[in-house]
Amino acid sequence: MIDIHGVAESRLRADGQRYTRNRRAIVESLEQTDGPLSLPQLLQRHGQLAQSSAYRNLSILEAVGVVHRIIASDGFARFELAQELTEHHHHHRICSSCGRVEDFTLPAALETSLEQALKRVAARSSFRVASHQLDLIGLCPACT
Amino acid sequence: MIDIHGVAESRLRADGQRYTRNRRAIVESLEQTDGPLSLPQLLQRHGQLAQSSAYRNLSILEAVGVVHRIIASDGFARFELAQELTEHHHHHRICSSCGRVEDFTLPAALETSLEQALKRVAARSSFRVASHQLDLIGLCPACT
DNA sequence: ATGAGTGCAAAGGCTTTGCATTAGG
DNA sequence: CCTAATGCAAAGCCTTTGCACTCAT
Repeated sequence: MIDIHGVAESRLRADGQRYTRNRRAIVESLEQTDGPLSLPQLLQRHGQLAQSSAYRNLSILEAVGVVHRIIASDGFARFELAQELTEHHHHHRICSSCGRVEDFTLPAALETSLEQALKRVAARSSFRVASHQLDLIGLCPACT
Repeated sequence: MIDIHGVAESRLRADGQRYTRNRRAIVESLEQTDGPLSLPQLLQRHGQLAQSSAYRNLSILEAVGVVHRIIASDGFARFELAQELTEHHHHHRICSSCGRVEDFTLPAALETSLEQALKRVAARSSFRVASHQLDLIGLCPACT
């Protein structure tokens, strides 16, 4: 188990920044949810947090590699902890009706062969791969 | 080979709409490019086409299943022909620096096992899958 | 005291919408 | 003719930025 708050704090420090109450609260929210959060969802969990502070802190946390931002198919951003911190590589199931995003994982064997194939595809085109992203688009149980 | 324009026209007709010069021009541009186009890129190819008309036509073409809209990691929309019309299932390689998006395909065997695995994942969670989407994020040769 | 962090409000930038005009059938 | 389509301009909406105030060190 990784000490997420410890990592967050040291990475911010290394960048001349502080691990404030707001930032800790954001990280805690992301830590406690099993899928990425939209900004409204995040604000709901912290009535006193200003929208601009949330965006700003999320950008900073993203810059130091603690938070990962994804753009869902509805065009809005969702935020989650960097997978490197959660030690949990996963993908997203996106509801095209309500926009809800949840995590899921692939069987390890398939994930591995997928990664190898992607590496080959990238090499063939001299594209420098940083990461991959797999989304399932469809209807969640509630919207069916 | 599918008669893309024929399909586009009949689908629009079925919806009480016309296959106008603008719409045909948009479809032709998407047909002639090997990756999805952003709106500016599309307008560049049609100096006389109004931005609002482009968006409106793309939305309509999307609604009748001729065009597919993707939101890249830069948050901006890209448009491509529906894969059902091109008979060419593919994925996207996205440059995180310049935003360029290109197509690539997976080895058929891997694509198949991926699809089956996704079907299983979906079934387990009673999520109704419509499609999947796999992106490679990284740096294109020009931005390296 | 000094610079980072915060919150409010305003600005940005892509996308959508209102409305009068044009054109396809 | 009649309705869809077009283009211009204005509005929307998420996100970013400016600025003064607050807080931690």
